[in-house]
Amino acid sequence: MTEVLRLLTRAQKLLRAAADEAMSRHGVRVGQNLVLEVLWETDGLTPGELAARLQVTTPTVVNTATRMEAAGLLVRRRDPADGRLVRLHLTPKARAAEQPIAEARRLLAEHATATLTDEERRHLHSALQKIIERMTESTPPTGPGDDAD
Amino acid sequence: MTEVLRLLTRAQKLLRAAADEAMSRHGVRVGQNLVLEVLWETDGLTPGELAARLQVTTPTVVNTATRMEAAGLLVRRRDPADGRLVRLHLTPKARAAEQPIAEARRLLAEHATATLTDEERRHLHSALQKIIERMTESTPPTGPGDDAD
DNA sequence: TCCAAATCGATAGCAAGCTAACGATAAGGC
DNA sequence: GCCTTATCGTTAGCTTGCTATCGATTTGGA
Repeated sequence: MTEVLRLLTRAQKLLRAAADEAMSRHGVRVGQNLVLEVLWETDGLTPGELAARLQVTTPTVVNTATRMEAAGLLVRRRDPADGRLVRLHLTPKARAAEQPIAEARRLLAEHATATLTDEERRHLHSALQKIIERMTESTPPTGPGDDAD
Repeated sequence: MTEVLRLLTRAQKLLRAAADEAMSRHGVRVGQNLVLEVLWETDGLTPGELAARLQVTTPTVVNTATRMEAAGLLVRRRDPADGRLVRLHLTPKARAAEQPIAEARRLLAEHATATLTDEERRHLHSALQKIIERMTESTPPTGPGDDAD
């Protein structure tokens, strides 16, 4: 029963490592790739907006943005209308990386699921969605022995 | 096509967060739980052996072991026969946590997959195994545009 | 109008993963 | 029998997550 959790962890770890290696070949780390994906579509978002879309906390985005700024992938601009806001804008360098990185991601996904039939892919997709729905919509059980030491 | 990867990442993240919360209630963090699982079965392993079983690097185990030592969950003992080796031994405190933590893990797995039928669970299991096999036994594609900046 | 409350990004510090480099100990070859 | 080499664990430093807290700015109420 708990075996499925282990497999899920292992698969995700292998995929993340492969993605990081592939992205690194284009000068982008795996976490930064997620930020890029959103900003390619909608440039000039704030860290908070980005965090909400990525389902990650704001500090995570702030730190990633700092590294990406150092790498020349984006710039921070203060919002002229609201001084609390910071807007993240991609540089030409980041835009140039869009096609190759998107392609790398597509190739990885294809490779990882190459031994699955279309039906197996659909089954996997729906099973994962059910788990996600379950975990987001109901609180996991507490269990009887709550001894926090 | 790349959607499956996103779902897999999201599901794993939700499960890991839920596991961390559940384990923390018993004074153990999610990473430490993995070390415990192995040592409950086979006490006195070296960091290297443990890393191999967990499919993690040795420094990861060393750092986790240091935190667990500080938390009073294990002790380091130099191997008398080979001075290079360090053996990790669980404390009574760690042994006392075995039942409740194993139960918490079982409950979490049950909860997460509660909305799946047995057949869906089998499908999920085999699909994940196929992906893992694929990722471990063949090198992912490089892609045409290898511009490392 | 001015001050309290809310909002937002940044910082500090932790967990858990990684690679690279270092130091100590064992083992083997000459 | 010594000295090179291999094998360990550890440390340093990175990425990517998290929570908690701080500082600055805006907003709203009195």
